[in-house]
Amino acid sequence: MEAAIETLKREGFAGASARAIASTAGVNQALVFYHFGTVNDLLLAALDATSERRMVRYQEAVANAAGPAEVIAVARDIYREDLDAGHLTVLGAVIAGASTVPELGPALIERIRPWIGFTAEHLGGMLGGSPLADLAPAEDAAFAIVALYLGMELLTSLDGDQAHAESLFAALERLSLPLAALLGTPAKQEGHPHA
Amino acid sequence: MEAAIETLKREGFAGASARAIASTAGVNQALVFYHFGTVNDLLLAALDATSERRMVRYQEAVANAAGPAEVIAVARDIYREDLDAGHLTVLGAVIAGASTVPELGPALIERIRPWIGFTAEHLGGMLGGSPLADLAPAEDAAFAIVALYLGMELLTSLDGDQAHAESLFAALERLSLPLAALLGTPAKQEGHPHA
DNA sequence: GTCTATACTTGGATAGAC
DNA sequence: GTCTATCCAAGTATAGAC
Repeated sequence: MEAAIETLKREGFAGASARAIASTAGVNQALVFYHFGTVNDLLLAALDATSERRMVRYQEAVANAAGPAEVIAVARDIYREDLDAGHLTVLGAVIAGASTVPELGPALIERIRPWIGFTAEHLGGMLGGSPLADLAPAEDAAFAIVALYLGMELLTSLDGDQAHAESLFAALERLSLPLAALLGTPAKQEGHPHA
Repeated sequence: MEAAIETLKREGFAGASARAIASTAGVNQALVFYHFGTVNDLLLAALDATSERRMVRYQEAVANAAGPAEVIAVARDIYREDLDAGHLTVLGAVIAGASTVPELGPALIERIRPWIGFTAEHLGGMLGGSPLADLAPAEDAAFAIVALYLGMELLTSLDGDQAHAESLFAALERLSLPLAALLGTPAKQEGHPHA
């Protein structure tokens, strides 16, 4: 599984053949099928492994962040970490691969769902009773954020250029202060307590 | 090229082989190589064709929209149109494919750049002298929007489920009113005219 | 320009020895 | 569990007839 991650990062989905992965691992190609049945299953197992590691990391990082400014800083740091660790690369590669191997689709949405859930949960906590909560449900915002992360990773992987992403995070940091003000003040709540 | 678009929409990148495309077109497989040299070049040509059509459509649609609310409505309508026309599908498929065929990467960024430029241009017009313009440059926002579109398309294509995207657009429409207020009122400009 | 035929390559997958 | 050997399918690409 480590070799699969390594190969996905280095060669992308197309390069992640049973032969290539086995060669990275220094073992024989047939072992892939002995242990995992198919290459796709190995790829999904590898994705699960890195996802789990990253989820733990995300949770501890977000737990220590209070308010939009810190959360955005955490998001940026973690995005960088993800790129280094190759987690986003692996995810992007497999999602990209899913467009070429449709069987992967359903397996992948199951693996992305927790990330949307995780994001929605923390957004929900932040938006709390703020006026934004009614306008923009946490689930929608979470979907958008996950889609944004994914789109950024794919665009960034096309050129090697990370300037766009960094510049975007810088802009978000600048936005975090007025945003904090907006969230901090529950603002003219007209007090209509709907369920 | 029509057959290539059709095949990409129906079968994804993996299914878009010279054989499959030729079969869709009702011609012989060898013609792909006679006319386009390689399959990738055909795919890029097809992408160019649909991109050009869509760009014309985007421009005329956005030209008639004034203010955030209308622009968001236009964005939603056009997103739906794109899904129908398959333009986003084709783009998503080829981008996904690029992760498996690295030679496509540079060719693709050249083809995406105009879309970021187009988006930035119109955002620039809208943000104008608003207080947001300093905090969030149009280029960053444009990059984010394009990434978001792409990510949405890829996530949506994993399941067949468009509910997320529709729900997100609905939320954005609700947000467009306060946003319009924010943009309309140049707001407490402390009047520090920096270059 | 379009076809048939075919060479070549790569990768998934299995059988069977060890 | 790991290896060698091998089969088979699918795809790119080219040669050459028409």
